[in-house]
Amino acid sequence: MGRKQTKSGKIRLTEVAKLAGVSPITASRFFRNPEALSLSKRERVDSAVKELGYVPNLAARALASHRTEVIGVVIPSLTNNVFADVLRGIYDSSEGSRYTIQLANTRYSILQEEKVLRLFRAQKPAGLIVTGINQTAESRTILESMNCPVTQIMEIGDSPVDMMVGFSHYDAAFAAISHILEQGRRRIGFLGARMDPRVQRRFEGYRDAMKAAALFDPALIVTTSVPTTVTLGGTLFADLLAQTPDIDAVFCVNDDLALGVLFECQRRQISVPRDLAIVGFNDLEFTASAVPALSSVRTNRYEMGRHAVTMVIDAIEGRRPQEPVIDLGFQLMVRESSMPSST
Amino acid sequence: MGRKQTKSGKIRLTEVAKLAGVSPITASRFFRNPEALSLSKRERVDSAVKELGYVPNLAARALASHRTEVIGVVIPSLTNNVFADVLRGIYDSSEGSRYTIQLANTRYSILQEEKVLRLFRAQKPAGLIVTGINQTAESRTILESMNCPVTQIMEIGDSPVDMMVGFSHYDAAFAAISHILEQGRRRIGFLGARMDPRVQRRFEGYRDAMKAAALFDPALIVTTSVPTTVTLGGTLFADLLAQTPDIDAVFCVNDDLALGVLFECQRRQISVPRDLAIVGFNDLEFTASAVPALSSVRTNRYEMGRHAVTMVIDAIEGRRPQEPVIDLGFQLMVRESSMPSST
DNA sequence: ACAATTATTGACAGCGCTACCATCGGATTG
DNA sequence: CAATCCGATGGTAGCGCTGTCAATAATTGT
Repeated sequence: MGRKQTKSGKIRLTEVAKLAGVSPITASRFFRNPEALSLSKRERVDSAVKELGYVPNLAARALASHRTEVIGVVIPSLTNNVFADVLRGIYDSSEGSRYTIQLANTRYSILQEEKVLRLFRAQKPAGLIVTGINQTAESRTILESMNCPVTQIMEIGDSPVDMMVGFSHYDAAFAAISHILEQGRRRIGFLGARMDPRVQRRFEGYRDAMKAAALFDPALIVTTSVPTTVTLGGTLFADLLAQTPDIDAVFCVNDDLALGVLFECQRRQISVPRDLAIVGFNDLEFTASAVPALSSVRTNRYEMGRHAVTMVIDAIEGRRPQEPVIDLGFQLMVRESSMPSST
Repeated sequence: MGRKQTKSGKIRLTEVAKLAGVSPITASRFFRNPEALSLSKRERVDSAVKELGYVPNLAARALASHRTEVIGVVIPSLTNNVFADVLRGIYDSSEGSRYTIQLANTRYSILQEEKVLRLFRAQKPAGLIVTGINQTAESRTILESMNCPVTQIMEIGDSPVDMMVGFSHYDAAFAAISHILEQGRRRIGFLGARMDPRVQRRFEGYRDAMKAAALFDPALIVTTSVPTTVTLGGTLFADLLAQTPDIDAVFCVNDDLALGVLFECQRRQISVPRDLAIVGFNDLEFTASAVPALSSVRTNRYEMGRHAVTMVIDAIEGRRPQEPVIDLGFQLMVRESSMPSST
């Protein structure tokens, strides 16, 4: 004999079907494809569901249909503010849809990324959102074999696995440096921490902009693989000053570093922007109220999250986008820290 | 006839069992309770699993066992840095375990909380982690009916649904105010934004500390229900100054507000700490490198996340903790912004 | 009016796993 | 040496749902 009888109180699809006077399969269709039902049956099933308080058993559904309603999201960090905004967009967009978000954190490790992708593959997600375009060959193979829509976020590039939404970190950094150059600054330092692929691209934008102006000088560059903190911004800036005392501007790969630089300037009585211009990246909220307000590059992170989910869901449901790659661009937010000094 | 034959490549538990020369049920036990197998069979199943690259079908497992291996996590915000740290702890601890984290965001709405709890109930999670102790009666009923371990995080209180890990926001704020009073400050302002229950408790700590010193004055208080930003800190501080110009200290319910106050002071040439002491809350990383460094109350958020997961998993697996309520405490981080002025 | 097409509906089997119980051999006991 | 117990293993019958295809009803075209 099998197991204990089903608890009498449990409501299954069969009960709903019975109450509605239809077959179980028709009741099932009510959830998956309501348009296929005649209006009368649809109403009967609907009220039966409500009357019984029926809740579908997702495990049974997944087992029978070989599908899940899970969208996997792979991000490199939970601490980085940047991803908080993206995630907010992702969760906001997924709410109200039938899909559930499953989050995985790689901590900036591509091996960890392979591992979580393998895990996701085993669970047959309905769709996937992954960060960046620098997957290992192995990861790419997994992604391509997944047989579900995939959106790469945060940046854009030439060979999407499937879809992409992001912006060009290279262009953004190039634009930031061009702006600083326009202010007449010539010795523009570069401060970078945790040089992940996107930060690397910002560096390339910096490098090329400086080279184009014939102002590139390795002595202007200080980077580290250590994760970003505000304090680190101060430290790196101190290193830069020791190495190259005649700098007149600093481009920081993110706003936390920029804030650290600002604090270090306050500590050393370096006047910003008179003695030093500062430009950050991401346009976190605090940049606007710092003293002086910090220039930064605004990136549309919340929208990125929203777009990513929308694209994936649309693709799952057969509405493939015309254009698989969306460039959300960036805006240079010029504030006091990189404007002509009023003094 | 039923459906298409199983894809020949698909590896099920049956295949593993066959290769290992055992019954499927024994192979199943290999995963759920390996100690129950004899050493020889255990090894045979183990190598069969590896040889075939078998991956369990979680949906089938959930359907057959009426259990999932999901731990639901309910938090009020994804943007708030505080939760980023907690989440990091949660994800770090869950990694390597068999459990999967399912995140839900309530955006500080108790109705949204009810909704996500109802959703979770339908999925029969193995355990649950929820933020705070101010659930609605309905939410509490759901939690109690869930029949799985529940840990409330972020604060502690008298009547846990099940388990708790957090600290007393009241005590923390009381201690912060006591410290400021010890510095000889008498007119201590209170700045609060998004007055969620925990922030409310911090207010009560402030209020009682001030009353105990016979220094409580409603004119010292400025609060708003708007979400916290650094900019808002400056705005609220401006309001406070307008309302009560003779303040000599400000307690901010979080570090973002405190940073905003600091910037506003820089803007108005108010010397910190000489003219004004500032104390924040949470001890975010930047407080230590601000100029002057900001005093704050350190809370052990990462550990909170780790503990919460550990407690839930232990309880799921029958190892109930002796003490269901863990107080992680707090540390007052006294820095320049609230020390005697050196000037 | 009748065949051909299209919308609705239902029957059946089975997705891959585990709960429940039965079994079986060997160790322990008196 | 029989009675008892225990640990290891297997057989059976589903868990609750949906894919496939067939059957029926409604609609259309000529």
